[in-house]
Amino acid sequence: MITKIKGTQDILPAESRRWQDLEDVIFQVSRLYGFREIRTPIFEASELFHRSVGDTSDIVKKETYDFADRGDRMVTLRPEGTASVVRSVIENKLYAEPSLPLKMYYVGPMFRYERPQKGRQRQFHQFGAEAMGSYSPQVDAEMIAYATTLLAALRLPKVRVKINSLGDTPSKALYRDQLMAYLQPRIDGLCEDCRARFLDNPLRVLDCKVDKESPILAEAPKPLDFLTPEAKAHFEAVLGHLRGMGLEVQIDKSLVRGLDYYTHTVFELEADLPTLGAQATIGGGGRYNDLVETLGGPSFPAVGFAFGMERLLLALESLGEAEKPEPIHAFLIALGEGARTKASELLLRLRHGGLICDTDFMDRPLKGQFKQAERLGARFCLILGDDELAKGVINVKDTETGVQETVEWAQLYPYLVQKIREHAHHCGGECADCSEDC
RNA sequence: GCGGUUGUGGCGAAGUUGGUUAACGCUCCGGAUUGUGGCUCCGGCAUCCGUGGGUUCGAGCCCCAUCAAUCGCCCCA
Repeated sequence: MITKIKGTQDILPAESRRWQDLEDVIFQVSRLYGFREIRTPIFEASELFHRSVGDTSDIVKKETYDFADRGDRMVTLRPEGTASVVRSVIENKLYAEPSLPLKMYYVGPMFRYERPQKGRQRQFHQFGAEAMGSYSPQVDAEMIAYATTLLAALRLPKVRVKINSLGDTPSKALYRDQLMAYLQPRIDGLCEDCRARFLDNPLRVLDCKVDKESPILAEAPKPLDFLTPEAKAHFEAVLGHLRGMGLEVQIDKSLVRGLDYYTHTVFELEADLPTLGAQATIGGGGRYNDLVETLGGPSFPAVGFAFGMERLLLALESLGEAEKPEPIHAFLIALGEGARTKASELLLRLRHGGLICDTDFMDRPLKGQFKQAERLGARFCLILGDDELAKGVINVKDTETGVQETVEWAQLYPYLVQKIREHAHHCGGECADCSEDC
């Protein structure tokens, strides 16, 4: 048996509806905020990710899927979405568009070579958004609002927003020096990983989980303390806008995040829900004012975020919402070859009229066909046998009332529509299939 | 990259100190009811216990290896 690659997942028909519902919410909320979709390739020149995400980040150091294609070009399956979007903006000169800021979102698969576990796959899916072209702190706040609106639309409770500022480039450089000076004499007190991190990316020492409780880290200087006046003003303005919108956020002075390109605002969204396993982080983002330039574009500031869709779905499971069945309108039970031929014709007409219907293709006996109709949640069973065929009629059984009536072929469609309308009216818009029928 | 757990029919799950016909439940299929479902009853569905090797007169049960799944660490979505 050929099996799927480790860390990949089949999204079977039984669960694809949940994905579609999630995508629908994403599309709706994105429209509210004025974001339009961008679709970029799922693989890019390896260099793109090395230069954007950063060579010292774990993502590039040990998690990318890269390989040489037949022309010996090094390509990489995208581990995140921002780099591709930035590349596309530069390549297509979108930074010169008249209507700035550019507001774009994307949905699609990402790839990271890691050991799979709950809420973490090698091929996983992200929904992300980028607002590019504005330095305004209002945009930072708006992105957080966008993210929280999405979670609210999904009815996801208990979400925490953590926020911090790394400052602009001068702030980051100053802080980095101060932090290294502080850590240098104390480095032996930290864990093995931190000692390695100290050398190639000292900022990451800050959010080490192992040394979380260590006084060395607790007392270490924090990025916030080294912000330039401009950076500090920016951060304060972001917080001001958030307060203005009534959004609650927690300032986390140790929040650093894994990608090298962040400047100023960084944030993370967490949900403590049992179905999430060890992955409390469902999304995160921040401002990256220098990335476009780093990748060869003009000076073009931006803010973005990304959510893990598997994690959103996992979080939603904690809500325990019952799976909504997807009933069909009619199931046609045909007995005999002649009836089957006629059935195809009738079904075609019903479907063209907008009714969802199906029939048996497994040569089941009558009883088996009724069972199949029940499995599919058919509202009506249409029985067509030799007798009906001869008379030009069909028996229509209402599966809810058990009442059966004989209807002429020509009247079948109007008859069913009439019945379905009555039902919809009767329930007053409360029942599950009403929304589709009304 | 490191650590824990698990691996028996489509699914869930028994399987005693190794003893020879691998429980049971669900689903599915057929029949009772040759044209009317959901209940009931009857019957059917594992050349075989992830794979390879070993111990033994004999292994699903013991040993080794290997693969896979799963959870966690690191890190992240």
